[in-house]
Amino acid sequence: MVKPVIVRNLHGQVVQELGRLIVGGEIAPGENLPREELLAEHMKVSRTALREAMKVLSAKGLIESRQKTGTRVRDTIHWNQLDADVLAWRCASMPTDDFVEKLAEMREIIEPAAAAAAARRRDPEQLARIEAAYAAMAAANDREEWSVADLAFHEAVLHATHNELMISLFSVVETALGSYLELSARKASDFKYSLPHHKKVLDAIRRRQPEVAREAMQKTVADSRSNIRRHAKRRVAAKA
Amino acid sequence: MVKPVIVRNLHGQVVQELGRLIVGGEIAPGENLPREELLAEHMKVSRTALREAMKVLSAKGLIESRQKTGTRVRDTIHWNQLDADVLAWRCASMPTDDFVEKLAEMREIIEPAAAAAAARRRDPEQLARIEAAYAAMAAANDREEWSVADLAFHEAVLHATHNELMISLFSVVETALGSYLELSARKASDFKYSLPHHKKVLDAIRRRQPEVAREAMQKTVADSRSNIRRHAKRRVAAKA
DNA sequence: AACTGCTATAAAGTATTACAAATTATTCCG
DNA sequence: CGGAATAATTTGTAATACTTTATAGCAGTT
Repeated sequence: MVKPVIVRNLHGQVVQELGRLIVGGEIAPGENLPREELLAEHMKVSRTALREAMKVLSAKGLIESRQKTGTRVRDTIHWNQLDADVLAWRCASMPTDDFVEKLAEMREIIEPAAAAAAARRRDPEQLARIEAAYAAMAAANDREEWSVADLAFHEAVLHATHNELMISLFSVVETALGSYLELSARKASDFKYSLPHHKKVLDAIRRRQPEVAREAMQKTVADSRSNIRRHAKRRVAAKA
Repeated sequence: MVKPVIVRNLHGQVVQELGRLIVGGEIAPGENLPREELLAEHMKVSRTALREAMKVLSAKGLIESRQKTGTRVRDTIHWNQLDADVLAWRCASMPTDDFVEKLAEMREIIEPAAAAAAARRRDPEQLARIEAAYAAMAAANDREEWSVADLAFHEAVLHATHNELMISLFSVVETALGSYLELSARKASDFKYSLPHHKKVLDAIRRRQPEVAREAMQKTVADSRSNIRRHAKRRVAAKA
């Protein structure tokens, strides 16, 4: 349920497999991968398929191949941390709350700023989309419906910024947070508790009040974050 | 001088070439690339090298290959806008001030937040690094030296956040802004004019005052941005 | 006559194999 | 200690067979 990463290509499967291994830390930075030939044989694919996969991983900054030296895992500072795949692999392998905190921090930085920008630059069409999402939230009958509408709301706000870099960043972070966000509603009974927060954001954007929008959104995500954190703690407690 | 993207691999060159074409808009989204065979022949490389390149572009979300249909350029919403290469290609092909504004906006969002986080979480080592960078700024003798130290300062602040996602985002945005930032110093004579701003940031981080650090950094980047904007205007005027 | 659904075909990407070339760490010799 | 030979490993090319699937054509039904 985290990510139905369906890849039909052979090389795509290899990318996933190796990516997970590397990001998961099973092959540490600085360490060398086996020779192309051996690795290909070991993974039951042709060398070509393996090489195509390695080119992709290398584009993501995970590995570096040099002749004679072999292919080695690069240090984490070179990784494309904002790549959707890399993030997904981290989520899959590193369920440490530490990482979730970092994601949540990013969200808490982006979203208020985005709300402010949206209030400044929204056009009628974007506003309509935000309003529609809000209406859907208000009309939601269960947590599932609410989650979908909630995501649509935040997405619509981001789109209203007209800054595709921000949109891209949001979508990456939001996807990675994915499953955790679903849990940010407290209980099944009062999943709509944050509706008033969203209303304030909507109103501020409608009235073109950047600072008000920023603050309202700030409250909204901070609240959501504390829920995530609480949930994470509970999860850790349950694990122990 | 924007980016000395030196690629020794053949497929890397193909990636650059095709990437530039696509991001530059010469091959529009929805449009199909020529068949692998023809394209390979046209670019004077083997089909294998071309395919390796296409896998990379496909990982960046630029293209999508399906059997029988061929390879087509995907819609821009699917592009990995935060990929360093994609950003570089946009910078190379789209010197519109519009895009620079978007980058600057991102910077203005990240850096103050980063300064606040740094004030909260810095450890002695990080602080020392920031102080060293500040010292280098103060000691700079010309614009070149100052630019290097300036970048090091901001980098050090980002590292003090201990959030690699933020670091990654910063480095991507900063690299893309690259040449524009160099110009953010007003004239050769008073390139140090923003030193006091930086001092305030440093002090706030040293004293662990997140809000003070945020505000100081906010002023710093806003100032830098207005210089960039002024510069951009002049450039446009010169072009006309 | 027009629409629906199956089937055959061929076009395009996918995958494997084999081999030649380039690069460079290491070794060995002067 | 330095430079040249060597050997290991990735890079690049090419030829070939496989797989998927869009499309056209045919048949059958309404």
